[in-house]
Amino acid sequence: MEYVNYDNLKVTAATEIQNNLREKILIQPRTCPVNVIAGTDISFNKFSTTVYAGIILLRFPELTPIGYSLVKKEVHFPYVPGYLAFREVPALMDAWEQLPLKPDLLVVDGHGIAHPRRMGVASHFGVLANAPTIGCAKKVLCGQYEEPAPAQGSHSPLIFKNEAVGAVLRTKNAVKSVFVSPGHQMDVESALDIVTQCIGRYRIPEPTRLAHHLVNQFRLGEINEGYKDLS
DNA sequence: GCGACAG
DNA sequence: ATCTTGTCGC
Repeated sequence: MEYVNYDNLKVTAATEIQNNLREKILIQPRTCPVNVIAGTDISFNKFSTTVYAGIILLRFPELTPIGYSLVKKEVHFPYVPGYLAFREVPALMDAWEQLPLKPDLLVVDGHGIAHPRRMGVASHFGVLANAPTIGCAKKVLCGQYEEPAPAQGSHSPLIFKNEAVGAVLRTKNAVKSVFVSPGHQMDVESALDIVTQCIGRYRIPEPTRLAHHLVNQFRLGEINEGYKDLS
């Protein structure tokens, strides 16, 4: 597929890209060891076309930060449910290319295959970066599920069109669940296992939570663009 | 037509 | 997503 800039795409063209990229998604048990895991997120000011993207690297399973990559970019593709990748992936790819070392796996904010066309932002990024990814979202996009039991660690399958596309996970006692789904080079069971191991003290698993904090600091001018080594 | 709708 | 105010609980 030839290079296309997402900024001037119409939704119908974006759908076509998703339908093409979908064939490249690999759903399989994760086999490679995970020593370094990453969290990704985007921050922006309402009504602004500037997005602040970040990828934070954490040692696994300790979850201690070892570095981060920050990039600022202009985006013009609007937010349309089901097309989040067209706003986030370009900036994330820049942040990815800036990393001096690549993580073994990334936890992306948003869904993976738990998507109307099985091409959520985590799958989209995973295919383009050719890296294992997991989608971790705070809200459902599509599919049916039973609410997991109130106890931390409880989970239930997320079903879409008669297929288990992800899992609903209770990360802490009596808090709202999060939605986990494979992005690329991953399956539901592996994704659930990894995210469960990423639970720290808060509702949002550490990779995503720290990435969110990072890009927010970046947007507010508290830290600068570029790669920073923390090890 | 109606309801749902990641960030 | 971001912004804001208020409340609950350790």
